[in-house]
Amino acid sequence: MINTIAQAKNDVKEIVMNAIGRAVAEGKLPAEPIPAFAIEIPNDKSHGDFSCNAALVSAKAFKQSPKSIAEAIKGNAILEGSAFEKIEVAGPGFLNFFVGKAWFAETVNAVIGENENYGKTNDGKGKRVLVEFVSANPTGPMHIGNARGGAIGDCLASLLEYAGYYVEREFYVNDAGNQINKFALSLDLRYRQHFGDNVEMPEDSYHGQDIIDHAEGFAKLYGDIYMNKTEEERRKALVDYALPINIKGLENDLLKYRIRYNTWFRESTLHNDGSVKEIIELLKKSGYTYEQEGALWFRSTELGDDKDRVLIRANGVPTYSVPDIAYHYNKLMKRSFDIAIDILGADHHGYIPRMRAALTALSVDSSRLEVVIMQMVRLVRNGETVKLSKRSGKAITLATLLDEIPMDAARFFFNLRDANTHFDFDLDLAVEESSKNPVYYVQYAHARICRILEKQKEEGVECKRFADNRLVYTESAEIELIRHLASLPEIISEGAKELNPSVITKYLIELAQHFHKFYDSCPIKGMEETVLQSRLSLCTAAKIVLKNLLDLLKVEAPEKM
RNA sequence: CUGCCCGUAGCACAAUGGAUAAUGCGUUGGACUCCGACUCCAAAGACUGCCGGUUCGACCCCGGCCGGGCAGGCCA
Repeated sequence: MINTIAQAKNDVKEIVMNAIGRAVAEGKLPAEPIPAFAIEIPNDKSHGDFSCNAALVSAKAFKQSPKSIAEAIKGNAILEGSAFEKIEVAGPGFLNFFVGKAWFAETVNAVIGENENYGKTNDGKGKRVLVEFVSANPTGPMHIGNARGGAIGDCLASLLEYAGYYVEREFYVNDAGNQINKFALSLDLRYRQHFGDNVEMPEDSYHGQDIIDHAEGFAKLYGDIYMNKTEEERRKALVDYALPINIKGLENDLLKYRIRYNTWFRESTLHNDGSVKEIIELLKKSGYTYEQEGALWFRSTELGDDKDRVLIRANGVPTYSVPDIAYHYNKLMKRSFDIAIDILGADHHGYIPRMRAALTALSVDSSRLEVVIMQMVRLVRNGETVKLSKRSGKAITLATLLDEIPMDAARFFFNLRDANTHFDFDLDLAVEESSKNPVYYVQYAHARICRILEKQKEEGVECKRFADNRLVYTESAEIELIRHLASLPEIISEGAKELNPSVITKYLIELAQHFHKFYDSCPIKGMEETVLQSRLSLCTAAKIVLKNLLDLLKVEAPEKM
C-alpha cells in the first residue's frame, strides 16, 4: 500500500528530530526532552505542503520563543535526499515544508499503479468487526430513520473493509417478546373484524394498513376456520403467516437499497438455545444482581448506568434487555468478534450505559462495543417539514422514499453528514439532476473524465504511463488535484477511526471540485507530448479514485450521463 | 426535575487546540467558434447562542446560563 503523505510526514518528523539533535549539539537549544508535536497539511497553500508545530509546543520546555526555536531547527535541517526542497518559518513559529516537483509525479504514478487498491490502508490489521444496523422491527414497514441507518451502516462497513478490517453485516430480527405479542393482538383483532366481530383496536396496537392487509390475506387463505379456535392458536397462526412475509419484505427492500447482510440473526434463537437463561445465570454469578419485590434487578448503577434495571419481572418474564445482553455476549464472546458496532437512533442512547455495564459484569471489555448514534432525520419538501407519525400509519416508509428518489441519491445523501447531527433531507434536491445535487456533481466528474479519455483514444492518443521524471505538473489546479488524491489514505484512516463514513462523500465532493477546476484551466487536446501525457495520467488517477470511492458507497460511477 | 445530543452567513452545514472560520444552496455580476456549461470565475454575506475560565494560541477543552431535539416503564 502506497501512502505518499504518510511517508512525507514521517520524513518531516525525522528531519525535525535530527535538526533538533544537531542544534542541541551546537548548544543552540537546551538538551530537554522534545514534547510530542504534530505534522499537518495546512489549509492555506502558502503555508507549504506540510506544517509542523514542533517549535510551538516545545517553547516551554526549551524556555525560548517559538520563533527562535523554529529558526534553530530550520538552520540545522538537512533536506538532501528528501522529498522537500524548502522550509520556511512562518506565523508564530510554524515550520512549513514545501515538497519538490518530483513528489507530485510520484503520487500520480502511485495512484495509477495501485489502481483499485489505491487508498486502502491496514489500520484494521484484519480485526473482526460486526456491524449491526437497521434491525427494524419486523412487525411493520421500515421508516425514514431506518433509511439513514441503512446507508450509514452499510457504508461504514465498507469503509472499515477498506481500512483493513474483516467486516460482517448483521440484521437483528426482533421476532420474540412484547412487540410480537402486540403484533399478534393487532392481527387477531383485524382478522375478527374482517368476519364481523365488533372489536376495537386499543391505543397501543398497530393501526397501519399493513395489518389489515395481512389479516385479509390470511382470511383468504384459511377462511373463518380460525374464528372457532382458541385465541392462542389463532394468534400463533396469524404471526406464523405474517411475520415471514414481513421479514421477506424487509430483505427485499434492503436489497433494493443495495444492502446485503451476512446474517439475519433472530432473537428467538437466543430464547430457544438457552442463551437467555445462561445470561441470567452468569449475571447472578457476577454478584451484580439482587431480588426486590419479586423481580430480579441488575445493579447497573455500580457500573456506570444511572439507575438499576429490572432483568426479570415479578411475573417471571425477562425484560427485553436480557436477550439484548445475550445477543451482544453472543457477538463478542460466542462468535468472538473483536469489535461490535451498533448503529442506533438517538432515542436509544439511554441503552448504551446499560449494555456496557452488562458486558463489564460479564467480564467482557466493554470498549469492544462501539455505538454510532444517529440523530433524527427531518424530511423537507417544498421548504416544509414532512411530519412523521408511526401511530397514524402516515410514516414515510423506506420503500416509498426509494420510489421517490434515486438510489444513488439516497445512499449519498444519508452519508453527507455526521451520523450524530440532526439533518434535513431535502427531497426536492435529491431528485434534482444538476450541480446543486452533490451526487450528480461527483458522478459528472467521473463521466467527464471517461469522455476525455475516450475522445483522446479516438484521436489516436493513449495514456502512455510516463516515468516519474517525465511527468510535469506546474499549474496550481494540477497541484491541488494531486495533493487531494494523495490525501485519500489519511481520510480513510481518519474515517475508520472515527466510524464516520461521511468523510467519503465530503472527500468526493472536494475531489470533483478539484477536477472540474483542473479541467477548466488545463487543456489536454493538442498540447505537446509531455504536458498531454502528464495530464492524461492525472485524469486517469482522478478517475481511479472517483471510481474506487463511488464503488465503496455503492453509488454508480457512470461513463456517460 | 435529571441525563445525552445540537446551537457557526438568509438556508443546509465543515474545521486532530493552530495561521485570513471551509463548502454547497440562495443572491449579484461574469465565462461556451475551444476535450461534455450536469462546468468554471468573481462579489456580497459570520462579534462561531451568552458570560466566565484553562494557554503561547479556543468554534473545539472546563464551569455557569439561554434556546432546540431526544430520552428517563417490571415498554422495545
